[in-house]
This record gives sequence, structure tokens and C-alpha cells, in this order.
Amino acid sequence: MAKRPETGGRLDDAARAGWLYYVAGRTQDEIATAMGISRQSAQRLVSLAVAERLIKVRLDHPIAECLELGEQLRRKFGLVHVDVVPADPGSSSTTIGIAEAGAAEIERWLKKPEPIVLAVGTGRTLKAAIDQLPAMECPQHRILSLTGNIGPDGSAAYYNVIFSMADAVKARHFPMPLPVLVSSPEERDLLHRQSLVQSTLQLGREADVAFVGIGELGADAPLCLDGFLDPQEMARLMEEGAAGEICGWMFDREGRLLEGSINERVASVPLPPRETTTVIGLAKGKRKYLALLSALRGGMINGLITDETTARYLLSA
Amino acid sequence: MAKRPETGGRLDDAARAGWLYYVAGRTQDEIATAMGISRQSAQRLVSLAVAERLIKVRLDHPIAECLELGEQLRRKFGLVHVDVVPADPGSSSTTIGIAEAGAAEIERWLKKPEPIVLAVGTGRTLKAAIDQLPAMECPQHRILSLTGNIGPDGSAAYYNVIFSMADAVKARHFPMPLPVLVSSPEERDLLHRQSLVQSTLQLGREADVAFVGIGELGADAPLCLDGFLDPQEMARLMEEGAAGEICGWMFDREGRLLEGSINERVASVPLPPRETTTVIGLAKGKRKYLALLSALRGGMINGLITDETTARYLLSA
DNA sequence: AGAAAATGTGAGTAATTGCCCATGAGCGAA
DNA sequence: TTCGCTCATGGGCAATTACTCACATTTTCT
Repeated sequence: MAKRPETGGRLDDAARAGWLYYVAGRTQDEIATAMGISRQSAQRLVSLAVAERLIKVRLDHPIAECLELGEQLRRKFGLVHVDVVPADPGSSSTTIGIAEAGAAEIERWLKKPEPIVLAVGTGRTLKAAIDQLPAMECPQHRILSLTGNIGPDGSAAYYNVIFSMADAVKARHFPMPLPVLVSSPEERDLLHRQSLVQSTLQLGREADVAFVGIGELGADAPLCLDGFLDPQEMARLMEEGAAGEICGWMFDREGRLLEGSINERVASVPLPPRETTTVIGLAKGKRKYLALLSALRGGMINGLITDETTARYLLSA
Repeated sequence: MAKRPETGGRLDDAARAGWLYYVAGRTQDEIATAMGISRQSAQRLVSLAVAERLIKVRLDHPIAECLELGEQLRRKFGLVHVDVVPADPGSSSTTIGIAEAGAAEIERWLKKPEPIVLAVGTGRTLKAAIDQLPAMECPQHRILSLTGNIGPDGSAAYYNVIFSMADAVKARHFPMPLPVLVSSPEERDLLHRQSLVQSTLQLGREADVAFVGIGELGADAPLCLDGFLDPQEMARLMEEGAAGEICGWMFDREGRLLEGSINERVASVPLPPRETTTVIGLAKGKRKYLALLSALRGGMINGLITDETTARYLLSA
């Protein structure tokens, strides 16, 4: 093609170079020769392919240790699904590994031929997982968001993942055009009576599987950072015994939903019943320990994707 | 896969190392430190993980499929160059995609600084490709036409592409001031003894790369439409087993040049030797399937630019 | 139990890759 | 048009990775 700095064509080239490098196993020199560019340009294309997430790497081997930990977690907390990924002690990322494993599990569900209802929560971890999803055509499935996608300031919240998901997965999707928290129980009920919201609420009860992040509490909790709660409210909640939240639903150290006022203002879809739905939590890292452990104790989630280090903590607790 | 108790643990290590390397992005040095082994051992584990296919790399881009098909074609027919472009099921054009890709490949060759000899055949597909070429200055190269540019009625034939090419590309060009088909072998030999023609013939043997169309046979074949052959001759040729033509050279279903009289009347430059020259065929579409497959089988071409649909057919045949 | 074969290990070395910088082309503003 | 900005390019160099060889260890066969 001519000398037009067209991004689309460039991405195509990046895909081509990335394929030759990772799939065909050519060296960058060979790629450069084949594509008629310099070796340096080939290198740039390859790293562009990685940066643009065109290249998805996945490890397909049950590491014995992780399996063992997973099995113990399954027994201890009565889980129906566990995935433990290797720890990377050197990395400070809170999503690495979890995101890939989460994407793999989501993909597994979406590949089913029979129609399912898949629910997603929100949060950085879940967002990272969704970003790992390949493009898929799944007209038979329905995907819903368990939480509202409106921020406290009326804007669309960043980490509502359902729209990212809709980009990758072609299926009917049902967002929640509400804030996560509203000002009063009455307002919540009013909003929930809207017919659009009604159908999403109904869908939530029918979900086959749900993927949710686990929110920790504290001054730098996601709910504070994103402006849903101010520090005073957060402090009061913690005094009342809150240990974590899932989709905005606050729970204590035993994994019981808080009786206090806060949960009456949460506009999210109720967590689907764990008797019929697989609710998989994605989380790793020290800051999530308490929230995760509490959620597991109380059976708020019956599926878990975490890493080795976190798994060990959960077992020792 | 051996079932030794030792190997299991080793594969686990390999999986772990591979995970750290590919998913977490650590260097082999870091992995070695983390796992308490030498760098060399870490390297071995990583390559073991690859060799054992524990690591799955996937390219998430429409181009990926095309590259995969191209690789299979390359292996099946021993090609030195393959380009498979995405199919456009909605279009009935016989050139869309091919033309652009062909132009890109021609451009790639013309951009080379060292002098090359580039040969072109004729046909609608090739003409469409040439039309996609940008203006270029290439005084170092020589471009020749493999086929005559004189029609059966003495006029200049439409689809002789070298003149179009000369418009866009500033390089020395060598047309063939002959018809594609002459009336007898003797006439052909006479014409070929002209000194102008002699130099073009010589150049043909030296060509670095040739771009040719693939002609199908039948009542509405290009050779008939353009008046080089009348329907009776065409029918007789097909009875003799002709499956297609390249630059006028007829070949059978095994891609062998026909022994009959017709090829003795073809005044084109012989196809450059495939041992030293990259001869790239451009073609797509159902009507070209037989001709294309035959040419590939017999090694008449060692390069191919086609579309996804055609590629699938060629692989299944 | 002993020898032979297979496999793992570490060191050195060649090949490959990643990064920085100077350069030049394209594009928008003055 | 010209200036200034941005960005892709390619060369060079340092870091990283892959390969080869000799040796040590383990396994297997008799």
C-alpha cells in the first residue's frame, strides 16, 4: 500500500508480523525480509501487536501445586469452581494471571452452544479479564451487568465492564442504567420499578454464571477512589463491621450482608442465588485478603479465581 | 509423552517457568533467581514449555486466519511466496483485494535499491493490480512483458499491462511487440529472431520475479473474449486436456505444458525458471479454481496471491 | 552389581532482540 | 509558503536468549 499513515493498515501489518513471530516462529530478521522492511520496523510491529493485545498467550497446564491448592480451597469453602494461577512475587500488578485465567473461564462459558445468561460485576480486575477476551460471536447468550454503570457525578463509570465486553463478544447485553449507590431506599425502589430495569433484575435471577470482583474497604478502596463513597461514610461502615463488598453489596467478616442503611441504597442486581448460579470471584493480593476470606466464609461466592499466594493465605486463615 | 514420575514435576516446572516468561513477562534471569536454578536451566524449562505445547499463542485479528491458510498453502505446494487476503463474500469482483495485495508486493520489489528484472504477464487481474501502484522512480530496475501486446486484429491489446505500468513506474521497460499467438511455429521463430525480441527473451531468463495472471479456459475465457482463439479451437484444446493458461502457455490438469500444436504458436517469453525466479500468480474465484490448482500442482508458479475462499478450495482439493 | 545409555547441568559463544538517538517526511498553524 | 511539531525509520549498541560442548548424575538393562 502507498504511503498513507493509516492506522488500520498498520495494525494489519502488526498482526501479520506478530503472527509470523509468535505462531510461525520466524525471527524478526526473516519477517523484515519477507515484509520488505527493516529489522527495526519488524521489531516495532511485533511489539505493537503485543501492546495492542492482538497476541494472547495462555498457559495450558495444570500446575500440580496450584491444583492442589485449588482442591483444598474447594473443600474448605465448598466451591464449585476454583482456579489458582502461579504467583509472580516480583510483580506488583493486581491483575496479572487472574485476568488471563478469568478470560479463559469466561470464554469457556461463552463457547457453550446452548444459550446461557452470563452476569458480570465491575472493577479493575474484571476489566482486565474482559480485555483478554478474543472476539466472539455468541448470539445465543445474554450478558448482563449486575451493577449500574452511572458514576456519582452522572457520567458513565470507568470500570463498568459490560460495554468493553460488548465490543469483543457479539451477544445481547443488558447494562444497568443506574448508579451503584442511590440516595435512599425509596429512590432505589422507584428506579427498580422501571420496566427496562425490571427485565435486567429478572435476568439476574436466571443467570447461569456470574463473574464478580471483590472490593476491599478502606480509604483507598475502589468505591472511594471512584467517588461513590466519601471517607467518612467508609469509616462508619468499617466501624459497623463491613469487611468488603461485591457489586456494592457490603458484607461483614462472616460474609453476611450488612443490615445497615447502606445496602438499602445499593441499586445493583441482587447477587444471583448460589444454589443455582455459579458466582465466581476474581481477586488476588494482600489488600483483598479480608474481603475475599469473608466472602468465602459466608458463601457469597461459590467460585474463585486467585493466585497461589492468596490461596495459601485463605487456607491458613 | 513419557509417564515417568520425574518428568511430571519437570513439566510442572516448565509450565511455571513458561508462565513467568510469557504471561508475567519476566526475563529468564529473574525466573532463574525466583525458582532457584541456573539461567540455563530456566531457558531449558521455557523452551520445554514451548516444545510441549504448554504455551498457546493466539493472534486475535482477522488477518490471522489468512496467514494460517497461507502457511498451509506454502507447505502443500512448496511456494516461496504466499499472500492470502480476506474474502469479501459480498463482492462479485474478481480482483478486489488481490489487486491491492499484488500492488503491495510489486511495490515491495520495486523499492529494493539493487537493480532487479521484473516481469509481468497480462490479464484483467494484473491490470487491476498495476492500477493500484503509486508513482515511483526506479531507474535501477528493468521491467519486461512476458507476453505480446498485439491483438489478433493488429491493434494493441487491452490487457497488456506493461504500458500502464510504465506510466506509474519510471524504469526501463521492455514490451513484446508481437501477438500472443501467431499462425505457425515458423512464424514464431522468425519473430523471435528479431534483435529487439531477442533481448527481451534474454531478459526473461534473468528475471528476478514475475507477476502473472492465471487464465481459465472455456467459452468465455479471456483468450476467447479478446479474440485470440475462436470457440472451436478452445473446445478442441479442452478435449486435449487443457486446464488453463499462463501468458498463453497452455497446461493440463497436472500443470504440464501441453505438447500439442497450440503452445508452438505461443509467442510469449517462456516462463522464467522457477529454480531462480519467483513466479507469482494472481487469481481468485471459482472460475479459476481448476486452472490455479493445475498450475500449482505442476509448479508452474511458485508464488501465489489469492483470497481466503480460493485458498480453502486449493487446500481441500 | 556393573556397564551402558539417557538425561540434566553449567560454561562459553553466537544469534537474536530491545532500546536510544539522529534523521527526514508529513501535517497543521502562522 | 515556511516554521515547528510529531512520528516513523534505520543504524548502532547493549541486553537477552539460544545453541553447542563437555561433564556429572540418574536410569536401565543384563
